[in-house]
Amino acid sequence: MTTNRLQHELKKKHPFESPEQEATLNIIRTNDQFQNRFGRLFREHGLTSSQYNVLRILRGEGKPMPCLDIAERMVQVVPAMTGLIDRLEKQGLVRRDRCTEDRRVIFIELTDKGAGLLHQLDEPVMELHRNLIGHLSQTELKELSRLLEKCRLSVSGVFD
Amino acid sequence: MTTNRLQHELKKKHPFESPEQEATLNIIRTNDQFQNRFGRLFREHGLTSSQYNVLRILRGEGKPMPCLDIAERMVQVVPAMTGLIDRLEKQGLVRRDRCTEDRRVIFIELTDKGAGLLHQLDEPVMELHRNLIGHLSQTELKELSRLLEKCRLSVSGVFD
DNA sequence: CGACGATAGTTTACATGTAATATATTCTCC
DNA sequence: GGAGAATATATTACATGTAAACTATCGTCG
Repeated sequence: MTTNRLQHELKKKHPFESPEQEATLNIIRTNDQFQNRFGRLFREHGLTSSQYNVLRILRGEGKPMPCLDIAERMVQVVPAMTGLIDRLEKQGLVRRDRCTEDRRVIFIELTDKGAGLLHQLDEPVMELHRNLIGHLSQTELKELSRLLEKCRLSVSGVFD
Repeated sequence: MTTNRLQHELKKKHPFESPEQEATLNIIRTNDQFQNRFGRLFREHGLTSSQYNVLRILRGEGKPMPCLDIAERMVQVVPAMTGLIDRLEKQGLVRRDRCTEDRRVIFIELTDKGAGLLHQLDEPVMELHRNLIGHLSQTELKELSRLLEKCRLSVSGVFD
């Protein structure tokens, strides 16, 4: 009855020790494969997944944002932002603006070029989403989201 | 009715464009948070997630394995293996053995020290699994695994 | 037997994630 | 008003993932 698909993919000789372990590995492996696919798409346009993520966040906000606010919406730790913004700025996709009131704060602003690149990616990204999980029914997608959100309850509970 | 938990976590102003996008982002975010937790545990023992993964694969196989066979069971691309093995070897957790028949092949072997470290991690790892998703019922865990495996059907179909 | 293609690993260059530390500013409180 | 805590970024060191190019072997086929 059990598919054992993951076990087969990993060429594991022994079955999983627990459904918990199996589910965790399924999350990790699915994520890796999806990230690979999206990474490939973004790379064709000179971006990495993280860089695309920053641009998306800036567009969603609709106005310049401080570094920390951007970092907060990504899972990442703060220090990585500096280099990330550096490279985006070098490509002319964002601009740094030091805030005049609080000189510690640096606002990151999406440039026209950045917005244009984002727009250019909208359709391919949506299509990839459809290609990757379009074969799941709406009910399954909702159930999947529900279960994953339930998974994360433990994380926020223990730490944050 | 919809929880909107992810939307809230990401401080998104706009709702998701599609259930597909929402599910994909849920996968990515859950994975990131879980990886963070496991990464922290492994780091306490001087390992990274990838390094632990290599050791687990070697133990599961029960005998020395060529580099490529190990890489195949991870999602990673080949070149990363070299440095990974380098660092594990430097820590004395694995050993390199050049095959005498086919001198291109290099067997990676788990050392006693590596096996000991793995054994030491078994209980903490299982406990973390329980902490992270132990609050899901057995039915939910199975359904989650089923849905994630169904997600991956598209990937293997199009590419591999 | 000798060139050629395939295979196993390595090297290099670059973007990233993590931790620890440093720097510039601002805030707070006596 | 100034010392010290808190905040926003940056810097550095290291492990990793990706792509592309390189090396060493092996196999095969003429």
